[in-house]
Amino acid sequence: MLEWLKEPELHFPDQLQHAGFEHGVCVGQIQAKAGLTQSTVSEYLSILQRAGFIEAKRVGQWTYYKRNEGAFEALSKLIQTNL
Amino acid sequence: MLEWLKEPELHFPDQLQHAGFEHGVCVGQIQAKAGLTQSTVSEYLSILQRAGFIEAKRVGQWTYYKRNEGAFEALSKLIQTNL
DNA sequence: CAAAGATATCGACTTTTCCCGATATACCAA
DNA sequence: TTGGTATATCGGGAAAAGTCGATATCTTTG
Repeated sequence: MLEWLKEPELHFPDQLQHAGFEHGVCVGQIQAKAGLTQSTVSEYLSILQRAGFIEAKRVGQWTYYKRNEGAFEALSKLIQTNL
Repeated sequence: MLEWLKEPELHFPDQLQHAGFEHGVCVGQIQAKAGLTQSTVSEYLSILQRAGFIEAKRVGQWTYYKRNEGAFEALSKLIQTNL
């Protein structure tokens, strides 16, 4: 999922018609691609959010998730220096 | 454990008398510090080895483990570029 | 070769994680 | 306000990971 969110326009072409990708990708799109249930995907995304790897933005009835690149950079550096 | 192995002389002073740290730290030392059973520590170390994060060197009846810094560097870069 | 010490492997049990269906909540449209 | 759609939360069963004791393997020493 994290890799998908790196290039949303590439992996979620269906969303183009409805909305852009400024806010990220909505749960339903990710769920369809993942082949897991709605509840599983929703929970997974919320875990990633609490961990700081993605950010959520509610727009109407949809929740859009997008990557927080800073977190990946930080993790990469943490491994370099602390681990 | 991975952090301990970064500075063996600091975290395993007991080993100084017996042998140096050229080959790393032996299982018994790590086990004592970890507070887990011998079998658990042995299995854990072998998992880390298979994953490439540490290297094993058998010297007599002892097995010394030391970090493979390249693996950490590689992981760090993998997160930067691929993830 | 036998005994002793260090490490590795095996089988079982416990804890945690994964994933689901059911249900609740939030929002929109009529 | 009512029904429909999107997402979130909850409770439970299945799968995976963690940990242990018992035992096997390897090595040194007598």
